[in-house]
Formats: sequence, C-alpha cells, structure tokens
Amino acid sequence: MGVFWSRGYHGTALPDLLHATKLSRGSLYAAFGDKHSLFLRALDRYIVDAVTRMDLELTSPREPIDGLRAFLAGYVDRTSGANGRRGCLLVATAMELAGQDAEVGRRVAGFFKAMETRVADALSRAKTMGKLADGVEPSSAAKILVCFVEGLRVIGKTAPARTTSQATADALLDCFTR
Amino acid sequence: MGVFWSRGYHGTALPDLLHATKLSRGSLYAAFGDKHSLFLRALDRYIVDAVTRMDLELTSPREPIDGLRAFLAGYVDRTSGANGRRGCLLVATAMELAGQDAEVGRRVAGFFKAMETRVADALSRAKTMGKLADGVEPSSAAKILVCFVEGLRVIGKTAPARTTSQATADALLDCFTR
DNA sequence: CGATTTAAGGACCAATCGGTCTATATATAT
DNA sequence: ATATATATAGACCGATTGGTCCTTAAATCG
Repeated sequence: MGVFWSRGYHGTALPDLLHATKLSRGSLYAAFGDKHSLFLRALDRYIVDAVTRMDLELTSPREPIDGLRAFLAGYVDRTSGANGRRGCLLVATAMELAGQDAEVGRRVAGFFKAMETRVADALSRAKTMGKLADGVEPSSAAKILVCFVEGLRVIGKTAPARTTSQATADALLDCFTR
Repeated sequence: MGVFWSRGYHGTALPDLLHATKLSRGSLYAAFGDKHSLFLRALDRYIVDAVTRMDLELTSPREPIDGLRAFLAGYVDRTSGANGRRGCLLVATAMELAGQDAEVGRRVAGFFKAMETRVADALSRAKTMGKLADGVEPSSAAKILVCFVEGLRVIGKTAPARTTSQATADALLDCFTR
C-alpha cells in the first residue's frame, strides 16, 4: 500500500511492488492476480483505515464538536510538513484514475460520501445540543468541511507549517460553532 | 496541454503527445527537448491562464465580494459534472509529482500562493468597505477559500451536481460576508 | 532556377513495462 | 524416508516506454 501511496498507480512499477511485498513475481501474481487488482486491494485497505479512524474520532462518546476538532487536527497533522508532502493515496488516486477507471471512481465517491455523512452526523448532533451558530445547516457545513479537508491534502503537498494549517482549520470550525 | 491535463504525466505516452501536437517525434524533441520540459511548458501555460483568469475575476472594477462570487462560480462550473470529471492539471500534478520533482513543486506552491494573495487582497478590500462579517480575518479566510476551492477539484472528480456545489460555495462565502 | 538551410517523417534503439512459465527448493503427508 | 503438493526465484516474453538519428521533403535565399 505504501508504495502506491507515495508513487501513484502509473508511477509504481512491478519491481517496486516486489521489493515492498518481499514476494517474487510468481507469488505476487498467484496471490493477487494483476497489478490493478492489487491496487484495488491497497485502495480498499486505505479506505477502511480512514473510515475506521473517522468513526473513532467522530462518533466517540465525547462532544461532537470535540470530535470534529480531533478530526480536523488529524488532517492538519497529516497534511503538514513531511507528512503533507507524502500525500494521500485517495486524493492522488481520485485525480489520477477516478475519471477513467469506474471501479476506482466508485470507491473514491463512496469514501467522500462516507466522510460527508459522518461529519454531517456529528454536526447535527452538535446542532441538537445547541452548539452550532445560527443558521448553520449540518448537511451544508459538512460538504464545506469535506472540501476543505481534501483541499488541505492538496495544499499539504507544498509542506506548509502545521501551525498555520491548524489556525486555518480552527478559523473554519469557528464559523460553524457558537 | 490537454493531454497531460486529462491523463497526467506518467499516464501520457509519447504517441499521445505526437497525436496531440500533430508533430513528429524528431520535431517535438527539437522544439521542446524532452517530455519533462514539455510538461513544464504545459504546466506553466496552465498556471498563466489560471492566474490571468483570477486577476480578471478578482481585481476587476466591480465590488470585491462580487469578484469572489464570480471566482467561486467559475470553480463550481469547472468542478461539476463532466467538467469536474476532467479534473485539473495543477491539482493532479501536485498529487503526482510535487513531492518528488522540485521544479514542479516550486510551480505548484507558487500558484497556490498567488491564488491566496489575490483572494486575500479581495477580502481585505471588502473588509475596508465594511462588507465582511465581524472578526473575519482576510488572510485566514483566504487560506480557507483556497483549500475549499482545491478540495472542490478533488470532489469534482466524482462529477457532483452543479447546483449542490454552488449552494455549498454560497454557504461558505456567507460565513464571511455580512 | 539552383543551392543551401530547415524541418518533417519514421525506422530504430536500449531499457523497462506488465505478465507468464519453468525449474528448483521447501514443506507436508504417508 | 519417499512421494507429493506448494511456493519460491528468476529467466523469459512481447509490447511499450522515452529518446536518437538518418533520410527525405519543403522552404528560403542568391
């Protein structure tokens, strides 16, 4: 997974995969079929990891706003400095393949949808607790946050300072909370 | 440029470029050097186009908020439906190469910086005209908008409906204006 | 019109691509 | 211990990669 992560699909050659998996060519093809199937497996695992982490951050027993804060802080961490430069398998895949590869496109769209529903859910719980600013619609704010967070991954490629990214994320969340 | 745009750097093969430029191999190499140089040329042109368009939208004589609205509407248009699926050369390049290719990384970072300063400038003009909501810092809001807009390009790969993207963009801008 | 420069076409190159297959080693089971 | 099944290593395959080079056509200039 890590190899596709930092080099992309087309940028990853078979020798890279052999070295990363410590498998021989024959074994790798026996185990996974072809490069595309292996990539799909890696992508699925990446998505499961990301969704699991979101559930951990967002649907924990704590306050929903604190959950959102943790969610954003995680993204800030992953998109700053060297972490940011490493990038994101999902966003890289979205840009590289989602438009042409239907199987990839479905997975990417599914992930964004999953993130949006989870964020929207946390926001609507916050709303019922009266923690949201007036007129903030959970579904709309969720879409904004999803875009913002994926935009962070893009800007993260220029390795921005953690402090400024954190301040930016805080400023956005402050728009929605009271 | 269009070929790199929709297929990425690694995904574009020499025959694709020959067909797109209607040049022969020899002529192409005489004119541009190698594939990498040609890519840089295409990227530079893309950046110049984008910056020119931003200047047109944001620094026109009209009200700065209207400029920002036009700026966002342009991105909404380019990231919805089929336009969105086509993607963005800059974001795709950022994810594919910016981490490893220093020349590309500089250009990408420069573009994001250019966008941020222009948006921040429009916001600060709006602030002096009293059009911004209380406590909105132009530099901070500009960073948010840049992230949001680049996030739109990522989400755009799933070909969302224009109306929902437009509503989302409106909702974000409403956070900053009064 | 003829000589010279310029650019086009595409054969050609080594290297690498994703993928297959066979020979060898290792483990299992009787 | 021997027969059998499994999995390894890596030689090998045609296709394609980015890049070079030589021949031929076109255009420019005297």
